[in-house]
Amino acid sequence: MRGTTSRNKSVTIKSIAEELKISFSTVSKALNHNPAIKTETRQAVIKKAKEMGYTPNSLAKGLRSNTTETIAIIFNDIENPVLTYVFRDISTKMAEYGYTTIILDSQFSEKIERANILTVLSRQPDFIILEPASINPENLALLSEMSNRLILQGTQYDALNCHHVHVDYAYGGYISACEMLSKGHRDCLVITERLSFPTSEQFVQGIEKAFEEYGLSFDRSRVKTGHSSITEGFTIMQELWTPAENAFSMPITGVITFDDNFAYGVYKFATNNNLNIPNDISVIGFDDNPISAFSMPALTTIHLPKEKMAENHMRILHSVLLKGRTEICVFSAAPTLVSRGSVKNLLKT
Amino acid sequence: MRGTTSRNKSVTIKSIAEELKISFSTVSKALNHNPAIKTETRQAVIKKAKEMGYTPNSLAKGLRSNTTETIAIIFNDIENPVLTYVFRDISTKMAEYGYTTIILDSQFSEKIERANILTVLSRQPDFIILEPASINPENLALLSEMSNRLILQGTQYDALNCHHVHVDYAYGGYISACEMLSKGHRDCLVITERLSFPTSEQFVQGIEKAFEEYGLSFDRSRVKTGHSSITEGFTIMQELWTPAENAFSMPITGVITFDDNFAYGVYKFATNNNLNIPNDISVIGFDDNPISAFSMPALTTIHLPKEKMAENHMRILHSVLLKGRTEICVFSAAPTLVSRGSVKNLLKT
DNA sequence: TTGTAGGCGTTATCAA
DNA sequence: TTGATAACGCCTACAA
Repeated sequence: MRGTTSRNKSVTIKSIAEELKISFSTVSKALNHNPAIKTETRQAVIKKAKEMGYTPNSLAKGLRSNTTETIAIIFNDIENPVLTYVFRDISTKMAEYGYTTIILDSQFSEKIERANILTVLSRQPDFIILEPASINPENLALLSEMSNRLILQGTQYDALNCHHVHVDYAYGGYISACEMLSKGHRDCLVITERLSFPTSEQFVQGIEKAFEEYGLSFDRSRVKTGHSSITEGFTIMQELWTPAENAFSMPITGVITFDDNFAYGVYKFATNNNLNIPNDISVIGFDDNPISAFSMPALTTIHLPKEKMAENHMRILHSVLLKGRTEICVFSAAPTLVSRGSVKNLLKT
Repeated sequence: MRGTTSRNKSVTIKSIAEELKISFSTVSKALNHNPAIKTETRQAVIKKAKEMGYTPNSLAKGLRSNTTETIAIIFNDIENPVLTYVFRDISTKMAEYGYTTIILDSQFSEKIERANILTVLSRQPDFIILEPASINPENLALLSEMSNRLILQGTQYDALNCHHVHVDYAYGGYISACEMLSKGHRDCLVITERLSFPTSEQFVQGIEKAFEEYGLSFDRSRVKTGHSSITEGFTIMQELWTPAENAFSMPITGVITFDDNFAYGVYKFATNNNLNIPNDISVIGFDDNPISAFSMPALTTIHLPKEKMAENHMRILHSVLLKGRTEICVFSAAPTLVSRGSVKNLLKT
């Protein structure tokens, strides 16, 4: 029962040809600016096409010419402002070259990711950008034929000889933890995405490295996971809190989060329990939402190089799609610390 | 020189048929669960298809069957978190029914909008959701054939007998201005999107109505326009400010904005000039970014009913695409005031 | 300079 | 139960 109502009683090159009493292949050539066509005819065709409201059928074109001018992007959590930025940048820039961008959200699920890869593939895109929900060889193998037209974002995966736009999440975790450690925080909680998400795991490894450098060992049971949102950040904190005793079930002076939303979950928790940030508890975010500069206190966070990420994607797309180059590119960009007011220096007196 | 490298050396129903030494039409039927096919054959086909890594070509399918299971969305500024939410909600929900969503950004430009409508149309979508960049009859006329498969968001346009998902921006402007007026603000500045953007114009009209009800007339020269961003909000304020005199070039006690980003531009301006919000200047936002609850001071803003908007879209999509219904629906939802701490009550002593 | 014919991968109709 | 065949709208040799 799907799709019963009809679409455009379509104007095709055939119907234009009929009107003009010429052959439809002439129309096709005229419309494609084939120089073999007399200027006069071309103009007549173009005029008639406009008159009749002709829209080329890109399905037919794609089927025939094996190029759809489509870029497919598969991200996790497209509500994340960094990803939205990257997507918008790519799609508006590539639109100028006639490319259309489709974007799907895997929501950190391997199953949804698989479905997304399959739908994307069935649409014969010229290029795919994938932020893997996990290192799932089966899912990634589906893309093996595309490897010169595939960017993996945020994850290294050597079994596929494809482009990579890497962001050093391990380094992000590292500088995030260093900010806490250098200010005397030892009892840190980590709130992050589920660890099957590669960049989340990298993030935690970066944190571990920082602890090691401080001669400390980091206890993995202090890593709590959930999906990015204020609510989940709040809930995670709340579950660790014993209101009767006005204390955490484990010592916590600082919370390292994978996402500004999680950090605001901590803010909400603090507000609800009359705790002060940073005096009672310190927090550090990740992503650097532009608004985070205005929060109370201003959120110390890790700035993701979103402009650089978008630029790196664009360099590859440009080189492959517009220049027809074939080299495989690997680009990387590092996040930076934005130190504001949500981490207290415990060492000062 | 575009698209020189090749894609999948594609597995098609034809190649499966060859392997199995049966006709390709049998393969097609088997894959589509046509009951005329013997279970045995069907299973063999499915097995072989999986083995060979078959991906159906949706271009061919769409060309043949005149239904692409594609929903096209054209928004302005898809970085706006409300729109991102709506888009994500629609796309993930419709993905469960096999639909793919493509989204384009018109960036408030009629020209880009036109290009977007044309690309979208060429892809033969089953449904289009459009937030018009302006009331441009020429652009909208392009969609006349789609009217039963078209939602206009945020704008009423009666020349097209299509679905509408309306948000009462005029009411939003009205309650926004009322919040200012009821707290004694008379000298208000308005920062909004360019007025050719229909919802921005509605917003301003709502503000005017509120002023009228207070027996005041609203001076349109107090409306400043730009594109939503912290930077533009900041710049607009800065241009009105004379640092030497430490004063505005016109009396301003409150700023009414069309977008939380603009409001944070005002925050930034205040910070830069040692002004205090709300004591020196009041601000009210629009959209209600979830993080706005944590800003300093917490931002008073207008909450857009994003869940309701998404739901209204879904009701229509569900009814038309999945149930094959033909009635035209018009849904509306109203924004609400979220009173927090960025508007000072001038009437209290 | 224009027209004819074949095919891209499907689905759908009819015959076998 | 299966197979041949004709579209869908477009592009592109090749022929005229």
